[in-house]
Amino acid sequence: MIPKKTDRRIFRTKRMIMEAFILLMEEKGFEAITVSDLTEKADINRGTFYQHYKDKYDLLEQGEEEIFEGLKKIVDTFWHNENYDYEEVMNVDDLLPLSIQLFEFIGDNSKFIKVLLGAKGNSAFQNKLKNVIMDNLLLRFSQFLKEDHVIVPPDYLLAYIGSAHLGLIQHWLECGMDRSPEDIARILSQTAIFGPVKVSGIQIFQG
Amino acid sequence: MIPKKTDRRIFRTKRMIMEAFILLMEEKGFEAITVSDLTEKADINRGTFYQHYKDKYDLLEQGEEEIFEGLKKIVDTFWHNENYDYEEVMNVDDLLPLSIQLFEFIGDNSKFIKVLLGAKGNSAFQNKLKNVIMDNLLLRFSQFLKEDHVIVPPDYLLAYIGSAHLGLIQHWLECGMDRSPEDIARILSQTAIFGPVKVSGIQIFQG
DNA sequence: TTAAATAATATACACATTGTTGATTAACAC
DNA sequence: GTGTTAATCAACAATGTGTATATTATTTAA
Repeated sequence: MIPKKTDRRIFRTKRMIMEAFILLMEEKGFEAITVSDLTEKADINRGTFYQHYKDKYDLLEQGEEEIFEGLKKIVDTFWHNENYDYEEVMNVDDLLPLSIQLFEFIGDNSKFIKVLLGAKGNSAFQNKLKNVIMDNLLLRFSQFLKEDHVIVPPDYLLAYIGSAHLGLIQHWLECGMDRSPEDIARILSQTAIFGPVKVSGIQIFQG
Repeated sequence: MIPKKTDRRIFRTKRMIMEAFILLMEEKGFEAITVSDLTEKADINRGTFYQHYKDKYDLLEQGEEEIFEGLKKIVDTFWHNENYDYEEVMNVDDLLPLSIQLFEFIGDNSKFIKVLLGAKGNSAFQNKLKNVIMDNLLLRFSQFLKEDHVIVPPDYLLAYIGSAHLGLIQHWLECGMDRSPEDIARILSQTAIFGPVKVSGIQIFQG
């Protein structure tokens, strides 16, 4: 996907711009960042920025693209290697390896993803990520929906789960990744299966 | 909270600015909006804008404040009028009236909230709203947590539920509020109690 | 109805940032 | 080593910002 950039100067420049971008995102958030801010902090000429990016939005998009391509690659590889014959039922634990791989990738790119998902982040990125999650859930689970057992509308359920997953990732990054990818994956599957109330240990009358 | 603004001109100006703001949020998102855009679309002099707002961020904050004050008022009033003696257990359905009232308020202010929660929205607002939800959940449910029954870390569970609620509101607004506040409240409580998997009707092996 | 108060306007200002250009210098790949 | 090209520097018009002042129009309250 990334054409061979033989020239080291380009790597160096782009890396320095990205580092400045992450620092400035933490400081003031995307909106407040100016190209002058970026080139000043990256210690490069302002004109150089425009040789690589159309504007700051282009910079953001190129960074996002790398993340989504990385996620897609993991998902595709996983399902390509899976030969399960899912019919009427499936075992949720079979998906744990995929979840773990995805959280490892997120951890590897945590600096960039964290600022985009943070309070001063970019809601377009959050939306895209949520949509990616929802698309994958829909693709893998829609076949198991038994219409006569559905209690809540599927689109609302999808929005519920997708947002919950996104929120968990946000919290994990916000906490400095204080748990292992395995723990996070387990939390998600347990909550999905047993439900928020039960996993909380709360005793509640069900009306 | 809002001091008496006797002069009709101020009301008129502020209303026109807010209408322009909502339109421009849909068009280009908060970041791309300029004060010149706002005053042009609102058909007022640019200098007039600065008599009411420090800058576009101030405009956003004043709008947000009204929303959060409205939500807080509903919550406070509800608990002030409640005399339940919650001890070891509680009935989730008792909270439905509160949820319904909150969704009605959100519906009444849907134009403004929708653009802030949308794809071109403001992630700071989304974060604030999520935190309000989480604070209220924590305040009302932490007493029912039985430590030895907790399966997932409370902070992660809170992030999970808070994000899920936010996501459901986003989806509801995105769908043009195609369901009643009662429906939305019921979806939330059902999913919390039975869990995403069970309410979906999906048949799954629990590993 | 009128007079005082004040909101809104028109206009101008210095300043910052943008995106582009052309000429020059420096680093790179082969 | 040499040709290629990335990075620098300086200058440019264009756009938006935030402020100030004088003037006009609207509103409130007497």
